Amino acid sequence: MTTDPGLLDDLEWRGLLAHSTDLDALRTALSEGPVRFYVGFDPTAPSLHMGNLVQILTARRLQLAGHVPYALVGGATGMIGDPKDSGERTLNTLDVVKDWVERVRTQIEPFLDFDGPNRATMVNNYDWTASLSTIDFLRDIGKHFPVNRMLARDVVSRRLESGISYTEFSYVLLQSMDYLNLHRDHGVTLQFGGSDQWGNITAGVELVRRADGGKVHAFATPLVTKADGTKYGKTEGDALWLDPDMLSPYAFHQFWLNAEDEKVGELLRIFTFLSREEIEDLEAQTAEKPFLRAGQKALADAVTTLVHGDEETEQAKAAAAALFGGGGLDGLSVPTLASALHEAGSVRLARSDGMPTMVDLLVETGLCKSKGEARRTVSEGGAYLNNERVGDPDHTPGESDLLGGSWLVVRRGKKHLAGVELV
RNA sequence: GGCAGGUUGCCCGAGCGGCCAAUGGGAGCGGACUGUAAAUCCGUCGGCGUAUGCCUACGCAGGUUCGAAUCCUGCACCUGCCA
Repeated sequence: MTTDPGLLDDLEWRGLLAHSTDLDALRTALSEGPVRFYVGFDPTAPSLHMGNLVQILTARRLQLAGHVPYALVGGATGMIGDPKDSGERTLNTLDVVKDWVERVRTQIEPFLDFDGPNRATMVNNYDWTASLSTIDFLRDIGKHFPVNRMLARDVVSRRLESGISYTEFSYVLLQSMDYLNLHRDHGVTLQFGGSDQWGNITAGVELVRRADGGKVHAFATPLVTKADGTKYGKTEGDALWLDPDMLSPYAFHQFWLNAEDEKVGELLRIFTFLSREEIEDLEAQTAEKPFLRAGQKALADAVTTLVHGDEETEQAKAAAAALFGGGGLDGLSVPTLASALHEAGSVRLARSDGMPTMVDLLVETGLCKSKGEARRTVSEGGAYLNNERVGDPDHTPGESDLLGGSWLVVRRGKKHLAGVELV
């Protein structure tokens, strides 16, 4: 198996190396043959999200370059929870963690190749942690962790005021132990993760050195933020989930389509496998004719295809074209309209219940959470029926408003659309 | 175990007996401007809905009072100092 000598330069160009141990040493190791590497995912939710996608795609890049992935799901670390600035986490039950581990596992698998000479392996740190005795843990692992150094770590020191449990304080030992175990049992010599994990990652590197005298490598990918520097991955008050049941492929596609001009290049480099030439060309197009949004479109199509596949991407595109296209709703055929609305999200209402009011429509479609919010939306001028602004909260559509005899297009603001089918 | 301080809406943070659904900031949402962008400006921001109404809410449970986020008691959790 030969490895791609351009890998590290490519990662660097894509901006994926936010922190690293000795890069020259890593470069040498990568050039000498396949390197076994690992990246971990803790089950903190039923689905992975945009931030995790950076790691998944980076793992794929390494595998495509000939290296050997070990994808770790944190069945054990997920039971503990790593310290975060916002405060102590609520512990999840074993059943919940086990369920989420399985979900996370199945989300990762499609991105990696489990056949061939550099096939990927899935591991779960619960397997080597659950049976470990406390005595062994404290003697073999704990002995290598000076508490004064642990207290000095950023995440910990920031939590000293507000408080941190021994449980979360100890998290770093578990994650470090993962690296040690994978190094011992599988010859893993590289770990990477998000930059928020850098402290945990370097602790693992150090544990391997202290415990076994091994010299291993690590790097961290950058935290992806919005143009103003604030945290990303949030859309409509929720995370950008990869699970289609938690965020529809249409909404996922829309998220990327709405990327800020300033960020398009960065996002293309991190989240797509487009070549350097293709990306630089798209960046140039975005700079020259930003209103065409060539970069955003390529980005949305590429990422949605990676996560949800060609078919879902085509449907999301078609729905967006139908609903946001300049043609107007009248020009759409009923099947096109119906499938577009289905993609964007739609509900069925029974004619026998009578014609719903504008407020009812906003609530029934989920565009507004309550009738109060719906009334507010109407009074703010943000309610539209079939692309016509509606100013009366009690406005009731007539038979002639039904597109194709049964459809209504309800819109809140500029971007939030849903369909209603009267049956 | 003792002493002191803290626990407010999505987040941060005022309020310290009635004028409190609760100042302010952030996030979110809507509008204007645009390109389904950014920035900016304006508005909005518990629920029912239109009644100078009701319900829910200021850690939890009680109490005092005509009336409590505000006072008292107990409990839980957090922080600091002492043991």
